[in-house]
Amino acid sequence: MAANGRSVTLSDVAAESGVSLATASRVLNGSTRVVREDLRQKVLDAADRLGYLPNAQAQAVARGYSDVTGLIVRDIADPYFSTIAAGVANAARERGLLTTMCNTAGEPETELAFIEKLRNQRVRAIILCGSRSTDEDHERRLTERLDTFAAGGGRVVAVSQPTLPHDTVALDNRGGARALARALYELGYRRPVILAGPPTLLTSRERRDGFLAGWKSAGGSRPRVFDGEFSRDGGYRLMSDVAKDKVDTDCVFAVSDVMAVGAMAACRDHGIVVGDDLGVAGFDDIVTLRDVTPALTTVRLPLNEIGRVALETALTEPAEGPRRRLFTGEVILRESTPPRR
Amino acid sequence: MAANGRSVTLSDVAAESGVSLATASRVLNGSTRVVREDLRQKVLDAADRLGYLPNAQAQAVARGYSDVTGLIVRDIADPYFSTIAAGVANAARERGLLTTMCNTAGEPETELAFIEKLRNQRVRAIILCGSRSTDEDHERRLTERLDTFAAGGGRVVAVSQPTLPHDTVALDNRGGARALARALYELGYRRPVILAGPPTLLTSRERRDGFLAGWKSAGGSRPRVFDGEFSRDGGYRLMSDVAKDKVDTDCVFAVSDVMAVGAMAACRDHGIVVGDDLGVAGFDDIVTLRDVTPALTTVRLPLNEIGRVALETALTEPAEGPRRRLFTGEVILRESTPPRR
DNA sequence: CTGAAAGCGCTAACAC
DNA sequence: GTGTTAGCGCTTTCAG
Repeated sequence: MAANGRSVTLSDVAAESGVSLATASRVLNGSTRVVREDLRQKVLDAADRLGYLPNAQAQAVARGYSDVTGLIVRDIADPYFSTIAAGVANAARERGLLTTMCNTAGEPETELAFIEKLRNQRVRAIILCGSRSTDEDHERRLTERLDTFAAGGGRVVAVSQPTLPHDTVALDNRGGARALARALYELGYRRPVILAGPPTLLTSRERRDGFLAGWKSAGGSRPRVFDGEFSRDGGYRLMSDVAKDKVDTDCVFAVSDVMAVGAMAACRDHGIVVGDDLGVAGFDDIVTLRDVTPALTTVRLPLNEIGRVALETALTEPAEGPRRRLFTGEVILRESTPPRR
Repeated sequence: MAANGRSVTLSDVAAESGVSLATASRVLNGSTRVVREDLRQKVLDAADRLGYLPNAQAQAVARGYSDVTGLIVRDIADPYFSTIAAGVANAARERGLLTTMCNTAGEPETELAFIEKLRNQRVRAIILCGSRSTDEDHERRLTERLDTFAAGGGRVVAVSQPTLPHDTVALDNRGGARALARALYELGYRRPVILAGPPTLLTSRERRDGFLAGWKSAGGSRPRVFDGEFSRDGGYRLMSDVAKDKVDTDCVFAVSDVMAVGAMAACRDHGIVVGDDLGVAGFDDIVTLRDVTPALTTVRLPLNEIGRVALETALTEPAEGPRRRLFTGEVILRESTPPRR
């Protein structure tokens, strides 16, 4: 059982079972070639006795491809990403792939560095999960690296906006926000305020713009928009500002559930009763946040499924041009936005 | 720029720059040997011109070790695990390591299979994150595989109970629960009920037992224990049972925040006002759950830090015997358990 | 069906 | 300093 440091190699198995390296390789690692039954057994026995375990790295070098796929996310601790990651990881496991997780912490440089690393590893595919930005320079450099990776035979799938020339699992942020706006209008709300993330973040922009468009089409007048951080604390701060400035509003749309929860906390701290005094809505329908009170109105995105589809897309044959798969959101009305009389 | 499929290799760079393979290797991949400046430049230029990127797999084969580490968790979508994972991933990145994420979905067989896969990959270390269980058979097989991995020079760190003969980042579940019990007693609660996970789950058991011990030492009479699933829905169902059975209680300790949130939802559905009618406490202090209302009393565990320390431990020189690092929890009293008059 | 041998891309002695 | 060469562990022609 490999008591010493050096681990058991294929030659060890070949020697032990008295066959050639080639034969041992054929029986142990699914080759199409058929090996006579008795030799086959011998090899299997020897492998078992010695505790042989193939060296995946060496196999990858020899074969020219690996069974690893890379997943790049901004923050795995954020439920949005961790839910998608779960979808990716489970789908990968079912297909016998390993998933390398890269946490960029939102730093563009780190993102680029990770792509490089994954390229080093010769991963089969890279799943890039996270909003595209309006930073043209970064997007260009990103595209460059991804292209090189793809040119080398790697597959790329983006989960976000279809701005990259690669397969994309796109989320209909705009449409979801538009529907939400109309639903709120129908409920009787008339003076909404939008709590958005930084304008450079495409996801936030799309949701904001979708809401504006929906609101307009419903007949409302243009809502005020507050820009801040795309996080719980960002939502808290923006809502505090709204409260302190005594902004005249009857409902708040935070562009993510996480921000919405921050906003609700700010409401509590300012004596505003969510539901009664003010409607609050979010986006994503994060599972862990379904139990906040009052229950949050939101737009549901099938995040787990999205992760799974991203991985599956990465594994299917590359198409002529980039593929686009669109996931639309479903408006979920809950107690945080009761009908307004 | 590697327009064709085959990617640029070190020999290509050597040829292009007119030096030997060895020299190219020396300048491109941090060797201690020094190369004359002009050659150095030539190689660097050629590498850049060709778009050379070292093949990490080949390097790993030649060097005998890789820059990858494996992280095994039960469910990356669970905030408990994703927070630890973030700590691991960030620490790994800072050290130039890649993290392979393995999601077991709670299946023991899958866990074993992943260890095998990570061994295949010759990862430097395996971080096993998740409660040990009382399933002796599984624990034995697990130990066996981990031992083999360690015997081959791999490092193992467990984040959980120190039941494995490897380095362990242990969490003081018992102590935290004990302190929580005493704190609740001090607040005036007298008839607690425990909502626990399956008895086979060590984490749940320790928290339950710790609470029982703390309660006893405080002078209370033995609380009733309800066993169920270690999840949000498990908490919901157990609390529903408690409500339906009209169990005589003034506070509930759910062995995790996630379960506690489920329990709070059940309370709402049964017209029980958390705080006023019933105290509720959890464990973990999950960040995303800090904004539930009423704010949840809990025991804070520095999950992100725990992940970071686990990775760092994996990277330090192996010690003579297994190391133990203990993280204690801090009782955080919030509105879900107001003082009982 | 089997085995010898030539790679895969890279590192590390070892000589010069 | 630099180059030659023998590996690392495995796959896959190519003869037989």
